[in-house]
Amino acid sequence: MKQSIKEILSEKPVGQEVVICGWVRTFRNNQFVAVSDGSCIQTMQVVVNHETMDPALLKRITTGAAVMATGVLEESQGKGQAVEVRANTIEVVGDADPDKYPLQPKRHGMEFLREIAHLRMRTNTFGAVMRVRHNLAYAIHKFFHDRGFYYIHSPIITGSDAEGAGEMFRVTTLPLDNVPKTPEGSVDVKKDFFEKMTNLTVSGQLEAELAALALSRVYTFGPTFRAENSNTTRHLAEFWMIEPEVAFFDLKDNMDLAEDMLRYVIGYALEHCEDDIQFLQDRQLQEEKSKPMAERSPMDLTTKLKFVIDNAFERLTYGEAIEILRNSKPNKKKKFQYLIEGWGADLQSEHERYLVEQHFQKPVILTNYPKEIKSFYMRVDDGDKTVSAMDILFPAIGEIVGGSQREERLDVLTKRMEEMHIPMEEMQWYLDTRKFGTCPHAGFGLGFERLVLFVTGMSNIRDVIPFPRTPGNAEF
RNA sequence: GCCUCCUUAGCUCAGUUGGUUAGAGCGCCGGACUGUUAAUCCGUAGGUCCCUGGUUCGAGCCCAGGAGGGGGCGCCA
Repeated sequence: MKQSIKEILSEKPVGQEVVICGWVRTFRNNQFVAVSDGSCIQTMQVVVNHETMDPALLKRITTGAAVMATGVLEESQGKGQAVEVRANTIEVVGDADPDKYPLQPKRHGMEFLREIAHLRMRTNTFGAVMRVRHNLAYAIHKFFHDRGFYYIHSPIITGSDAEGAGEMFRVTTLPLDNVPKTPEGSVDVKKDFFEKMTNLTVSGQLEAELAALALSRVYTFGPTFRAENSNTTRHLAEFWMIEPEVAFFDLKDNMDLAEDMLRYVIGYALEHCEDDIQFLQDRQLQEEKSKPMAERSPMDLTTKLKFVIDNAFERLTYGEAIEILRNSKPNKKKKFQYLIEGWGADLQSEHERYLVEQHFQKPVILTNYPKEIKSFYMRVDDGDKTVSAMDILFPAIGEIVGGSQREERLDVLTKRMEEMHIPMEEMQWYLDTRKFGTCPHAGFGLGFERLVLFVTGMSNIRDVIPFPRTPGNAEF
């Protein structure tokens, strides 16, 4: 296998011939070709002899062109790099017309790059984001694998429309211009591919619960789809979610697991993506120069990530949070758009941000929410007012994890489903787990892109996934 | 779904109270230089001022509608 630039830079086989394959970033002084192959943030400087090389060939070495260069690795005479390749041969494998190639050796706006998402991974920023994203995904698998969890592949197409997590995308092969109807006039789903109504999954949780009640410790990690018309920097219509589910876990076990996992994967990224994170930190600093002081990040990226690893998350109940908010300055001075009057109020982003960014200044885990504002599958606490739910709130991002201990008691669960109008006939398979060998269990969902957003310091979730899907946009 | 802001050269952005031929930096192209680091220096080219309509002697600028994009809120991960 040919060596990547990352491999060559780590081994530094000075004096040996190497082959560099990649794309031209800059061509300076008719001598120095900075080549990137995306294996790392660094480029390899390929030095060509402009006096002996064919001028027509040199003309074709332009930003974006694919090149293959062979030559001896030498210690660099210049200051910007330790080693460089003195080219014996350089071949332009694929030209990039400089008049038309949209990426220039200069700073571009994120909005512009989003329009050319098919090329934006060739930039330093998106290369770094993609490498960090990969390392976070790998760290998540490693974290669970090392702790005896099994990776469950929950279905993407689901026959259930009661996952309870939001609007769903319909999956059908029926002709839209001539939909078969029943005698009553509704869509005849019996004629559809699966002979029933199907959707893209909004969550693998229910299937993960089935698996947990067989394999004890499981997790899913796959794409999920929400047809919500959400227009924010934190929402995607297609995103990846990690959903661990563990038998015989209670709420505290669940919180411990989530906190350990977040610490582990952030630590993994810090250890394995040092250069990329450093680059992203500088990028963020640059970006924030144009913002007023109050809107800038209080810590630089590395400091922020280390802070999360070194400090325990603040854990408190919903009721305690309400008390803090009720007595807070913005509440008393009526600065909140939604004032907190007392128990039962749904927390808005402004309240979550106050708790995380002002009051505690660290990640916060909120637990035991009123059952009225939470899902049917969450375990009802003693007193019948709250459920064993937990949300982990991160600065700037808000809710990064949502989880709960699940309701394992059949009678309580069916009562809740009735109250919340969940169609029970379709959910018999789910209720079977409560009929046969039910046990306490718990789990949570982690929005992968929100994690990547946090670790990379990017400001829009559309810039941490290669090809974002949002309302009105499914390009590429 | 609601609120708000933006759209001027390939990119990033100026553009005065509505007034002559619409500007800058970078990029591109041409040249010089040849151990550069987003190289530097000199020069050239490059515009449907998002679209449609209106007001006006006159619109990049004002008004209305539309399109595309950003941000905030809601929903949530």
